[in-house]
Amino acid sequence: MKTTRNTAAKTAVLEVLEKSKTALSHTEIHKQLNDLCDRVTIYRILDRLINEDIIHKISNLDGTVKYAKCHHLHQRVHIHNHAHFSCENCHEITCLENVKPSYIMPHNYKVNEINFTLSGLCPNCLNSNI
Amino acid sequence: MKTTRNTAAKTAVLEVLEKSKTALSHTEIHKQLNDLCDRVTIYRILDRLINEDIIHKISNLDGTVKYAKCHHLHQRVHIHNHAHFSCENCHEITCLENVKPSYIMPHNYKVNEINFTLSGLCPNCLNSNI
DNA sequence: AAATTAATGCAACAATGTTGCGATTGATAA
DNA sequence: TTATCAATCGCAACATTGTTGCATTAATTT
Repeated sequence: MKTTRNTAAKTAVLEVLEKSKTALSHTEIHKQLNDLCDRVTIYRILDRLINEDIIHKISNLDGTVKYAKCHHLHQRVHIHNHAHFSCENCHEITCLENVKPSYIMPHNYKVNEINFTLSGLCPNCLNSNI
Repeated sequence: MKTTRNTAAKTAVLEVLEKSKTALSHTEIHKQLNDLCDRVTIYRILDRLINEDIIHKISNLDGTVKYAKCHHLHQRVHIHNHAHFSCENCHEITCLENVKPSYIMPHNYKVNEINFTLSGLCPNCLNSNI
């Protein structure tokens, strides 16, 4: 089994995601890192972090892809099956850690993973009534 | 207000989507149309059909984007807020017209649209136990 | 410190989606 | 039916996003 290494770039990517309250796209991470490393490197780091179950990938309704490190309090395992909120105004994506949908499936389907994204207006944008 | 026209290409795209039991990507539609029209035209037709509320766009967990015309029986309005199932084996996306999640939102969010995608194994692939 | 190999940078490529513009064609009125 | 006019189309060019191969660099182990 391949071992994974803690490189400067990986630490930096993780730190950026950790500091951010919202999910970030590859491009946004790249900009924040300010040419610390190559574009390709970031893609590979994100892949690794996903494999290691440290971050997760969110694909938005509009086709954009974002990454987030969820902030679970006192939880050992990183759970992906929570909801995400995508603001139509500011385009920020936030994890709604406590929103979990309940649903009834037809027979003969095996569900492994769920992706539940809600879009509309986030509290910030709702208040500044656009 | 702009009026919309029924062109040969638009009719063909809609027919392809209507016949398909699963959601299709731009590329899949393009192939099925067999160079009836340009790649760009299909993008524009899909945009129009979405605006006209005839089809809808589904973005998958893996980042792929698909389009579907849902088959609502005896329903006047096209409702997008149902679930989609994405098979990890055959990669087909189907609409689960009757699966609607229930959930509780925190205050101060205004939800306009929801996207609920489940992934795992569809009945076909589950039976042929891979 | 040396060895091992994961990770990186670079270049090149592939896939997907967008834009501008002149040509075409569907819908409407004459 | 024909003329009109804007919606739509095709083409070319471009932008963005993501992938791959390979030589080089650097993190970890001994």
